[in-house]
Amino acid sequence: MTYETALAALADPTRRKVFERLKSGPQPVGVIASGLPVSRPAVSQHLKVLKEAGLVGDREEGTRRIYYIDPHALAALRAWLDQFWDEALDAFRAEAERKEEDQPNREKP
Amino acid sequence: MTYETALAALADPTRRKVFERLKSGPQPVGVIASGLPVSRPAVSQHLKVLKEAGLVGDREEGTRRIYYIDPHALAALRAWLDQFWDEALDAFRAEAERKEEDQPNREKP
DNA sequence: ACATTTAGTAAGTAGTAACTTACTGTAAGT
DNA sequence: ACTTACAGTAAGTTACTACTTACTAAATGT
Repeated sequence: MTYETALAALADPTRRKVFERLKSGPQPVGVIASGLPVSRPAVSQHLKVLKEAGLVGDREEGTRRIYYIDPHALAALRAWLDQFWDEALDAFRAEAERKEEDQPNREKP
Repeated sequence: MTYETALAALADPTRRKVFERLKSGPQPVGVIASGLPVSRPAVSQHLKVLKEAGLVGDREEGTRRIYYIDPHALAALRAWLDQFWDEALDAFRAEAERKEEDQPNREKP
């Protein structure tokens, strides 16, 4: 049930930028915010959403708060997508066969 | 560049339901709408978004319009996620090694 | 020809969400 | 003790988006 919130969290462009910044490793909020075109509180709010979605984790380090990518929700999202992919391909194959049965030789009737 | 719009399209719950209904095979708009708690025009609007995102395709069949899943955007989304996954895991490993260097024996100093 | 079915479009509304500034809190430095 | 640095929270605003009903268009059936 976690892939839904993960999808919603990653849908926003600037929140996705926040998330992608953590690919290079754990970072404090201020560093993440610098370089982004939004204010630091906005980044804090985005990080809160990402954390609730299970996409990031955080640890305190003095007055700083270090955020890092949490693979948990990312794995759930991948699992959902892979399953979807497989089922969709099955539907394609079934549909192709059905059409073949309906019109075996559609070029020269 | 297509995974962004795909993400945004799949973020909405009812739009995701519309999309998931097509897993069982191509369907006309009316059939998709029946069983969903929203009006048929709403489903049409969702299908428009899904189509612009490259997630579905459609063909005319008399007065009906048949929609089906288009694997194009789905593949792009999977590729992005997989790449992200790999890079994130690399970051985890690098971080784990860094911490090991900083504090080799943190239990018994 | 006309009615019916099917579906996209238009217009308007309500709820949400992303952002801002102002503030509060807490740990570290002097 | 006091200031400074860092970050989360509160409150308010704006913009967007998902939805509705009403209309339009086109293909099929009688």
